[in-house]
Amino acid sequence: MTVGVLVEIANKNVDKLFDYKVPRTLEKEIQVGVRVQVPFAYRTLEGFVLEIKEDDLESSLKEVIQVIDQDIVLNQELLELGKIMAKETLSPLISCYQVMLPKALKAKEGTSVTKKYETVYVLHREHITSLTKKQEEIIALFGEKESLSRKELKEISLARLNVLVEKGILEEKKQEVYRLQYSSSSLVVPTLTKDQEMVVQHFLKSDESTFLLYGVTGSGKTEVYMELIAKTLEQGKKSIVLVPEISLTPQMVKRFQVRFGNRIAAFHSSLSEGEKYDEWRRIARGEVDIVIGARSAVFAPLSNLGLIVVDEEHSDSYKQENVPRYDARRIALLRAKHYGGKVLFGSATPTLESYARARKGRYQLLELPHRVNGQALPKVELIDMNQEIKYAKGHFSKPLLQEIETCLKNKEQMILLLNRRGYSSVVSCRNCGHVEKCPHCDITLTYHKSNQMLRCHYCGYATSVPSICPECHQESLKDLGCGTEKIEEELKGFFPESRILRMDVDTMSRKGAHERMIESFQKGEADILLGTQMVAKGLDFSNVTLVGVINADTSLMIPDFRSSEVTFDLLSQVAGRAGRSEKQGRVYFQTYNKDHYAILCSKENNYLKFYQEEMKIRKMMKYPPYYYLVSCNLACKDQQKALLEAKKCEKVFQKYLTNTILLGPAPASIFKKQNIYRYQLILKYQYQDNLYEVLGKLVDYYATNHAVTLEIDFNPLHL
DNA sequence: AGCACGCCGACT
DNA sequence: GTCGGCGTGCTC
Repeated sequence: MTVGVLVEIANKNVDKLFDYKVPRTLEKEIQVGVRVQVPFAYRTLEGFVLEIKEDDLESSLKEVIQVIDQDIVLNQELLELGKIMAKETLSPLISCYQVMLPKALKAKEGTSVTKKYETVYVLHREHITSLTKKQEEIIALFGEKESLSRKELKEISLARLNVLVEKGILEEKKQEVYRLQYSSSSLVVPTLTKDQEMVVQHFLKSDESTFLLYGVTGSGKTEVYMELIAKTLEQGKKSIVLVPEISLTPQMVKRFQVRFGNRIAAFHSSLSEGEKYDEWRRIARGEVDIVIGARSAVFAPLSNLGLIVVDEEHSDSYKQENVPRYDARRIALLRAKHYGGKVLFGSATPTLESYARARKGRYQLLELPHRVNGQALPKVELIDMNQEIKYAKGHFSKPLLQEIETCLKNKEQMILLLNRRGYSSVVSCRNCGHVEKCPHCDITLTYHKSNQMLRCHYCGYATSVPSICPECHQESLKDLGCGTEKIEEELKGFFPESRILRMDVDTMSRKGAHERMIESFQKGEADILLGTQMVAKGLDFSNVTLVGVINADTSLMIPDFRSSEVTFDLLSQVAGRAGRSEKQGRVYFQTYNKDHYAILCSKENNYLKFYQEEMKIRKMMKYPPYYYLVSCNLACKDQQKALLEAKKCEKVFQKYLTNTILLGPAPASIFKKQNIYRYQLILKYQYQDNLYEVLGKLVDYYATNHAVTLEIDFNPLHL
């Protein structure tokens, strides 16, 4: 027997099958989709068996050392899916398989995540002869049961149990257990509103396979998801629910547990590797009908998939930023197609790509235009900071301060958003304007007040704040900072008695910090929730009546073609946090661009108008969804070489991609990171049939070049 | 990826 | 004359 093995090294040079002989003794353990250990050059590696050939090829082949798994790790569907992914993203096949699996099952030497075992005692009644009183008591504990775990017998000393084991009355066994226990709670089925019911009926009657649910914030999309999943279950089919990274998972999981009990599995970042492994096995064994999780949960080993829900489908987090640069939304479509299942994308601010497809009829559009509580969407006021800045205190305009005061007086809660996308705490020289940058990454260093340090957000480089300007040698370095810390300080000055919860990357560093903070705010332990992006998304607090955005427009300034969309999404989402129960919500955006359509449309909550305005620009500028984008980065330690290679690629593109618009080469937006320079070429095209062929050849070419790397990103999030 | 092999410069 | 630089190639 001979096997074709894909080894663990994620490099294009070894992105192919290597043949190994299987010793007779291992033949019965070999299956397509198990991991094996094999000799490779001068070392041993792990890899996946992808091919079995019954005939013995040349006997000069090396032999498989051992078979790692008893059960297959990747089934046929996932193996095929990986091949499609590898083709579509031009990534090494092994990287596609690795990303599908929890650490415990990745083919990678030195991963030691193991199953958890528990000691159980099996009772053999037939061996009972004479017993002491104490022994009878122990046997009585078993009742009708055949076995009890050590835990259940923890009152009994080990010595007593051992006596019974020796007599053959009890048998000691190791039994596999799961680390996480789900209680099967009483299952609550909520009643749907008319709107929700209509959407559900539309979905069920439709023959389409892909749907876009456009529902305003607070319209109850989750109830629709749950109802559709229940219907899918009735058909004997399984579901996956994708949610954006971290923040929303625990909340969502709780709601699903209440409805579906222990037939769900959840993947979130705070699970240990052991717990992830256990969840994965529960799914693979068919003990689970519903999987909830972030991006990689789209690979959950469920078969017979009836429905994949992608909640907040506009979220950045569905696109993986490193190799393999896959898009979970695309994977959802592929997997659903394989099983004849359906995909439901949901959002209050759909991506232009999805909404355009819905309008073209490629996706069926479903709408929830009203909030469940019958409340109007909160009224949004724009505060023109060009005018108000004269009267403002710090970063706060007079009207916003007044609203905060009223809100505090009424004992209601508020969310304040610091839109930090675009800029953050920067230390610059008042005299010459000098700004401290990272020597490795060429980006501005961020000032951290807590330890008085300057820090690089990319590589972590840290340095103290220089007392004199290194450029003009004046003593004039000034904190221009507008981080959450600064805002918190200002707020404390204005409202000393208010209780403020600050939520940003710094306060979120510890696991579970985010969840604890949300819980604390929910309980009313604070009046003000102040934070960056993360306070805008999906949170549902009934006592929040005021939402304030300190600087609505900083995200408009980021040099990216999606900056308007990002701004519109963020503002719409954060406005939706107000007035979620009986009390009417109020929202204030402080802005210097009160006439910008992204700001205006979010104020009016007019998605359609925003869509139309933005589409005009995308069309004019030849951006998605009118054109596809590919970003090609050439990275090298040597700046000259990086540029030279980028120019070589440009030549190739000019020659072969005759239907494609070519931009660059230009220094990438992160020009220097960890001492590596990057030049970027951008491809824009509508139809280019030899694209994969040409790019694939380049990838192969650069695979043999150790000094220069070519990084390709299809449909990149940022340019 | 990680290492051997091999071909050119500057050193005891 | 050698030591070591890193460009090139190979791993069943």
